[in-house]
Amino acid sequence: MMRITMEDVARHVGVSRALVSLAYRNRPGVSTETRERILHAGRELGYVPNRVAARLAGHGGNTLGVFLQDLHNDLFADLYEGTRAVADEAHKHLVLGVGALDGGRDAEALETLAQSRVDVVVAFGLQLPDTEVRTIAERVPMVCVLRGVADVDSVVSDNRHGARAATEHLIDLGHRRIAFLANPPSDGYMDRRHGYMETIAAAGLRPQVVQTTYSRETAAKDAGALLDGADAPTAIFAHNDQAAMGVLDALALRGLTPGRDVSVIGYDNSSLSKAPGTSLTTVDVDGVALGRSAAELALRRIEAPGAPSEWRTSFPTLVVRSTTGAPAA
Amino acid sequence: MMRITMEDVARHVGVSRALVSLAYRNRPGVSTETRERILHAGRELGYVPNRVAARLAGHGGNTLGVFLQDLHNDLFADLYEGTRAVADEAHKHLVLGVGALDGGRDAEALETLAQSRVDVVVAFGLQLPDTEVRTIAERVPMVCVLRGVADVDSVVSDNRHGARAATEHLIDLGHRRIAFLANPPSDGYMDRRHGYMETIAAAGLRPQVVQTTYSRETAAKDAGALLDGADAPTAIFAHNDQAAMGVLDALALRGLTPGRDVSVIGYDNSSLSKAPGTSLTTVDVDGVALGRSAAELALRRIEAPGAPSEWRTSFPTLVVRSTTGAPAA
DNA sequence: AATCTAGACTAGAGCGCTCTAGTTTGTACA
DNA sequence: TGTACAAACTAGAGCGCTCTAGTCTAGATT
Repeated sequence: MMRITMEDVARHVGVSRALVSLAYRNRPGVSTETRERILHAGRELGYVPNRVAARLAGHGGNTLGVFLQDLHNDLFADLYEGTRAVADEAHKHLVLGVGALDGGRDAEALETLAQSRVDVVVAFGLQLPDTEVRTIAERVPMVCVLRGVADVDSVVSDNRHGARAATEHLIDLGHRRIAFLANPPSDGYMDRRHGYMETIAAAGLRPQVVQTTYSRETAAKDAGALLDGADAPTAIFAHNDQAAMGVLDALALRGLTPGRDVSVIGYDNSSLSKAPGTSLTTVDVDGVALGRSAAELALRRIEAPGAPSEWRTSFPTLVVRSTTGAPAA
Repeated sequence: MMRITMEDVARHVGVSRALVSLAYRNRPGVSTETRERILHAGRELGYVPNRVAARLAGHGGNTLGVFLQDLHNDLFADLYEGTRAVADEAHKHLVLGVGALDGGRDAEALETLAQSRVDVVVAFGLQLPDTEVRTIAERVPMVCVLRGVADVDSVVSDNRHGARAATEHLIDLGHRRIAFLANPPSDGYMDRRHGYMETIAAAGLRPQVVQTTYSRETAAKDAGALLDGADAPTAIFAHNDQAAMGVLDALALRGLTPGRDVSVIGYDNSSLSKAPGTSLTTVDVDGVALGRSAAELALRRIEAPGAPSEWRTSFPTLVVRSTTGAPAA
């Protein structure tokens, strides 16, 4: 079956191919009447514009590539939502690429986006090393989100700020022994730890940092050791919600009530934290806003390809739920 | 800055454009030595193949479109994972389109995929009316997942089977008064209800169906009414996990313990059901397997465009966690 | 009446590839 | 020595569109 092309429509109406193109793209230079006739004929013939051909023939400037690190993570859905809203307003098309949890597909997905000739790539949560990111950014303009990369447009959330807000909240409630359940330092993300450390120091308190992993089980074990130890903390700030869940598990195991016996704060405001019977106090990163911001940078980059790179920082907010309260008397 | 094209690489090496094409696609007909020289020159010149041009020039047959109804729903991530695994093995490219929770973008996203000239569209969780789906399926081959459409390749999960398994589990535990918290009938999904009804009838029990919505709050209210009423059920089977959460809320409000005082089962095995302090017994749909199955149908459709449509049904399994147990004495 | 101009429309040159239908080359066989 | 044949390679015709640089009307301006 022969595909209907623009040529067919043009011939059918008795105009040139170029005019059909203008009509379909709603561009000026076509009389209203002719436009009607063209669109009508198109519908009649069952014409479907070929976007691939359009992309090849056009001069670009209207396609954003979007890289999503992990489809399982709700935060990326929010990020995407924000980016899409802005892209829609600007009438840009989106082309998606998806990574894998372990980061093993990042390079491949990015390569595909580059080969797809998108004008700029918005990358949510890349796990690639900085040097590799920079190499790719030389070929196709990039906006890195969550993970900032020097000399590359970036939109990040101020983790230090979030950690400070969480720690201050606990101090304000009257806690004096506040522990931080930290992420592995190998991942390079130290900001949450720093935020905790400086706030504790500023309050003249003693820091208590225990290193854990991303797994809920490990976090439960590490939190348990803390709780059973001498001088047990009255509040625990976990590096993310997953770890905070582990802390809650540890509390439950000991018959302790979160928010009353021990206060717990997580980080991310993931769907976990909103589950029933949990209602975790946490730090919210506002993915939609980050996504919007990233898209704006991307559009700017299309306008001005040579402009110096820009970093944007957004400030997360504390979401107080029921796992924090004044320390037990 | 001029883009480097295949032509440039060819000229640089002193061969024809066609040979460069073959070399880059790892096709036979190029001597090992020449291939090396071509790839080396390409690297040196900074050549990046243009996928858009390739798609236009090629005869197709290697691109799957994937439509994801909702990025926020974990199930779709699983479905995608399954499809991607199969597509990778078959060396097919994926082009993504994303809908919106309310279904308002389904048509648009599908249209984009059609215009992108994918060979077949794998649609996860379409909300479009059957007639519209069929119209689109005439233009581009489709595989519908979760939602089956007559005369269109479909992969569905047997909701009736799942509901039967859930209900039987409760009966086996000794429950006699088992209520079903049903979804609104307006959405057309009646299979879970049917599964419940027929199992209850087969056991000679009296069905008790209460209609609720998708919201957790409504479900809590409706479950509460059930629990407070005369002849309150000892077990409640909710049409999905979200609603089951509402049931748990209602129990908590009344000081009842799920699994001991009242048994609760959800449906979907969503991340909600695995949250701490919840551990909901539920029905697991195995999204990865569905995704694989859908991709296989898609590949088959590319091979044999004219073949009669095929429906595949997968059977969900019951995941017993801690919200179900023998009825209180 | 001659000139200008804006709007409507067209011709045709690409965009960067893949594919078909060759041509050339080296080697094996009779 | 001539014929056969596979492997290596090439020429050039598209794929379906967008864009540039026009042409051709009418009506407005002098």
